[in-house]
Amino acid sequence: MEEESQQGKERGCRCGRTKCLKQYCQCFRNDIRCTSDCVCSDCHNDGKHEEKRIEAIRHIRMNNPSAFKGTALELEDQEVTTPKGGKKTVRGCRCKRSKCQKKYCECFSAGIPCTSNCVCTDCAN
DNA sequence: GAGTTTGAAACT
DNA sequence: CAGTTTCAAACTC
Repeated sequence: MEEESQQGKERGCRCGRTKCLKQYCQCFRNDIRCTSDCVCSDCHNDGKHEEKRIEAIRHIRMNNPSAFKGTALELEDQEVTTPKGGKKTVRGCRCKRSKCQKKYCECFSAGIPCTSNCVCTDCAN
């Protein structure tokens, strides 16, 4: 009883302003659709607006060819195998206050140490 | 449970 | 290209 003791499901996003059509949304970032566990409002990632979802992706890519951090961090995505058996692609974090010791860190969240692509300050990993 | 903090994405 | 703002989630109280 270490983890998985809060609610046992809550794995959905709470987006309500971006409609899960931005990288802010964990679901959208993972390229997955929102589920009943999500408590997002006006969610366009529920599959009912699949066309809108794809259009939003194109819009982001059109306005931002680099999408997000990409450029300096997406040099080489590090594929790591999590203890649970799931392979996750981590690009690199930019933590400076949490020292990559909190879930805020993309690397720590994935359960792996920071890589050379990370530009974190005082990295504890 | 509500509020604060942190990191990253989006916009200017 | 850099800085600022916004967004959503994590963390703290």
